[in-house]
Amino acid sequence: MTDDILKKNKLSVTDGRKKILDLFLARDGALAHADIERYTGEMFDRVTVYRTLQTFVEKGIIHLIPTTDNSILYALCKENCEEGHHHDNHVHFICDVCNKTICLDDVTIPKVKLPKGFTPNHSEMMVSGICADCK
Amino acid sequence: MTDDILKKNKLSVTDGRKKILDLFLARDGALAHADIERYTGEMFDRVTVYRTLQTFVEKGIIHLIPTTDNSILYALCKENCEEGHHHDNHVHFICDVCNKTICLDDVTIPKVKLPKGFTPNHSEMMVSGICADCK
DNA sequence: TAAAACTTGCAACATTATTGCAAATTTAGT
DNA sequence: ACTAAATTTGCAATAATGTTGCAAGTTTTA
Ligand SMILES: [Mn+2]
Ligand SMILES: [Mn+2]
Ligand SMILES: [Zn+2]
Ligand SMILES: [Zn+2]
Repeated sequence: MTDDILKKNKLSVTDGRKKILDLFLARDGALAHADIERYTGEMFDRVTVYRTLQTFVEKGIIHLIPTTDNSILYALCKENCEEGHHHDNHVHFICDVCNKTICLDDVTIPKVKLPKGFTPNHSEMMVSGICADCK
Repeated sequence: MTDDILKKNKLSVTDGRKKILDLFLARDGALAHADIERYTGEMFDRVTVYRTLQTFVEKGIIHLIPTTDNSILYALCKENCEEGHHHDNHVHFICDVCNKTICLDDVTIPKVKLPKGFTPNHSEMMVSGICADCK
């Protein structure tokens, strides 16, 4: 499974990449760099984790999720993102109770009417509140 | 002007707070911590800038703007935000050309229909593209 | 199987942010 | 205006987070 994804993206199949990709496949929510370090323990160097995440983002395997608290989160791309070009335009939900961040893949970010002169290119939207598990 | 704002918020009127508040009043766009350090030069300690920004956010004088690149931006609250409770629910625009971030105070963040079980509390929305000045 | 290509870990460094505490400043009370 | 109390500031130390070059190790290609 993980091997296929890596091969499909023309990446060498290494222990680090397999393990980190596994983590994403096993989770429904998003992961922070710190989460990955926690789960992989002493298995890999910090730098390897940084570089692996960066590679995955570039390849369109995972996408970045902006947060209100200046931390970076990553989640699997379920849409067909490609090298250097992401298509994720769904809303992200942050639960105030369990603190999980979830991709709402079926909730598309609505278009807004901008003031005269502004041309939109890309949008991000985050909604916080109480998730289905915590309600 | 700045003195009034500070007094209204029950804050001591100090050089640092006046200077930093001035910066925000003179700008239409948002400011990063680094911008403030640049403009104030050697005038104040880094720590003072951090604490001042934090205080302003708590008092509802400025609000945080989330970004896609893991940097923190701040902008003046134009709506009537209060201590510990912000009301800013406008869209933020990031220009891909001049790199300025602007509060679109008149563009309200639209409501989205969430999946069953999700209760919304707060929303954030960022749109990037080309701003009116750069078009 | 060997060479080429790529990935990893290490060490060093850079940047950004937080905390405790004493000195300085501002505010409040007389 | 003067003083005491309250608040804010700067400094130093520490922590957290992220980046880079390079040699050694691993994976891929042929
Ligand atoms: Mn997502
Ligand atoms: Mn704003
Ligand atoms: Zn939850
Ligand atoms: Zn612009």
